[in-house]
Amino acid sequence: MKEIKNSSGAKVTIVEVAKYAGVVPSTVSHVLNGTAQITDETKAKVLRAIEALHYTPNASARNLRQKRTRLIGVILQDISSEFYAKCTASMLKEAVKDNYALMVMDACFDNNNVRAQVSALIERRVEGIVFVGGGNDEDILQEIEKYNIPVVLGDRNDGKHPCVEFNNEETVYHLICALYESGYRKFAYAGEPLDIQENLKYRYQGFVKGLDACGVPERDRIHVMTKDLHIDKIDGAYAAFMKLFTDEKGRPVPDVILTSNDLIAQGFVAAALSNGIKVPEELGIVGFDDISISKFFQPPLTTICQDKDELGIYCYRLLKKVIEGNREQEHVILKQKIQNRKTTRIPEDILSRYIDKEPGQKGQVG
Amino acid sequence: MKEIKNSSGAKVTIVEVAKYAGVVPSTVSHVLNGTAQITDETKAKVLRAIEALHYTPNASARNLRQKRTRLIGVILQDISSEFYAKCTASMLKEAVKDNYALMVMDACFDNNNVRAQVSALIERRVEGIVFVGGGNDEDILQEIEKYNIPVVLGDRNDGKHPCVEFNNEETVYHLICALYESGYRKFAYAGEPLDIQENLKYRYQGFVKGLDACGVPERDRIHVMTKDLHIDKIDGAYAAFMKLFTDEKGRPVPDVILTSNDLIAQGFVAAALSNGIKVPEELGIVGFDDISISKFFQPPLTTICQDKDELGIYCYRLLKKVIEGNREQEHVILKQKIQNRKTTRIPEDILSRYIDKEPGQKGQVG
DNA sequence: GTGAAAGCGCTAACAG
DNA sequence: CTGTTAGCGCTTTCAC
Repeated sequence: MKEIKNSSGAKVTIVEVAKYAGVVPSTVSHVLNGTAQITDETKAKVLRAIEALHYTPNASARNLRQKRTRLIGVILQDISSEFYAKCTASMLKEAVKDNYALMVMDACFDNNNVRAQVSALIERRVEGIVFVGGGNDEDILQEIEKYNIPVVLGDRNDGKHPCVEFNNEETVYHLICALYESGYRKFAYAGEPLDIQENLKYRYQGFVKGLDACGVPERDRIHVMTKDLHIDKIDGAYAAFMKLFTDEKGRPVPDVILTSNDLIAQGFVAAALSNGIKVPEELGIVGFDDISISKFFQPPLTTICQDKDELGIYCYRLLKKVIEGNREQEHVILKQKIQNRKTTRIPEDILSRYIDKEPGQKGQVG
Repeated sequence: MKEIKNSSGAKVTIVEVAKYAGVVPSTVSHVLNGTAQITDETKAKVLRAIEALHYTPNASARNLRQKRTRLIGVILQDISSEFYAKCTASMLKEAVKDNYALMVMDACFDNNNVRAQVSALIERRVEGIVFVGGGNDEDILQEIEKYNIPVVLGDRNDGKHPCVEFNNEETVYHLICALYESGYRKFAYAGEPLDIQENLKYRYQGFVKGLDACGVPERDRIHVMTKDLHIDKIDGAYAAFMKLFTDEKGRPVPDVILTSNDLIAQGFVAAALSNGIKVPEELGIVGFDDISISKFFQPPLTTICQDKDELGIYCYRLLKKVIEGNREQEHVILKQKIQNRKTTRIPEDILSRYIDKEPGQKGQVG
């Protein structure tokens, strides 16, 4: 850092403040930290000196001495997507209340980045790390164990760390049942490769479990997991749709497609419509996330809503709890909600049979 | 921070590493920093010790000593919106290449937050601060001057700091001309209050300048700047549309509405369509930003495209340059591009007369 | 209530 | 090429 100086060019540390105020450095420290009772008079002198000299404490020095940084690391997969962005926003808002700062890092779905980012965070002595999304990184998480740094997992669950997750499997299971009962018979699942995100596995499990429960034969199950749907989601989906889901006549093969992401769903819808396939009459499409434009999309997108703010808030609070010594394993489950809109035809009464009517309900499992 | 210890419970500093390796601390420091020539043999010993003890250097101690933090502060207005999120993503990606870390703060369009965030950044001795968006904060920027901390402004220009901005006024001016020539006669501008963001002023200036140039009379100019369009943009816009822009019969008053944001535009489009107003036949609507779903919106949204990645990259690079000593005032202008889609009717040949055909061209002004 | 002094972990001179 | 030493700015005993 450029050395911080006051207008007259002298560097200003706690020592100069003390001199200026006619006290000793530790007194300044005490008024700064409220760590001893100081006369109002002395306090005033010190405050005046701080003001006059534009003194700002040096966090590095303080951290070094106190062995605390009030820094929390956040590693997420793609900050440019609304899901992570909103989650980040709410963590930032929450952390500032406790005077914690966040160091946010974007892994871009690449665990090599994560490795480097974790090192950087440890060097800076973060007091804890939140991972939002991701997967396939047992080695990294294990490495962090060695440093005794608290970890919280968001939107995933490895069975080993405190975490905040959504009830993916259950929701998708219910959705499949509702779709089946609404008359859908041929089901497709479309998304990124499952190993990119831990939660994708649970969603897919719900998909399969639902189909099994409804007795859907293997020949009426399609699943597409491809990197094409990972990068450039909406464009990639638009481009890939016809090849993946229509027959030689350009007619849709499945009755309904479940996607792992609203953008993919929207790409599919746009591609279907522009190829003369009617949505939802000829093909149902379901998104995931319920990002803010999905309800204004034409037709409004049927999708699974996850509360991104809540995710962020709970991740932060849980980590804070762990940092502050509550080391018991904790597990927060946030409920998703099916937004039954116009890219599918599911009668409300059928849906309501499967869906818990309370939105945003939380479960706590010790 | 929790003190970092190795598995056997001893804290591990450079001193333990040195002992373990049978060298002296400064040697370890040298191999760590490449600041002296060390025998391969010694180096190997040190590296082995580091590995064995899980040593991670303490950034606070290093920062304190070196008077450098390799930390850059970023203050932006709303990280949950795609514009800022993408910009942040590209800054993060760029900074990591130079081994800088970013401390990102979300001001939520509130300068009181900015004040607190600036203090926090200064305490942590960031080497520079990027402000993306915002305005009305001369006092804050001036305060930062006192601390001698480099500042770069993104998507705005106060005439005093190095900055990266878009050619807002010019683009909007050209757009108005093209709209007029395409037959539009009654113009509306809709957005947040101008003082929330510096760039809004330039856009509005372009709006007025264009109308003046085309000889549009005052009675055919509508402008709505309201906080209603600021919070909950898309929902707020949807809710407010009929009241703001239609007459007692529910018919649109303006021929075309320019908005300050794609979400507002999409809210308007959705509201218009659901009230039986045809877009673009009866009403043209133009967005701003060209967020990723806008081209898949129905009808695809005519909007002004700003390259958010470039904004982030240039902000970071410019700040880096200033940090590294190049203190000359620099000013990067990024060109916007009009995406002529289906919520307006502008013949391509008319548009092309006004628009520089090279997209993403950069201007550098000394 | 206030002051003196030690030391957090590291780096940078400088001497050897 | 390696070792000794001082000190970055702050907090925190511990005396007074």
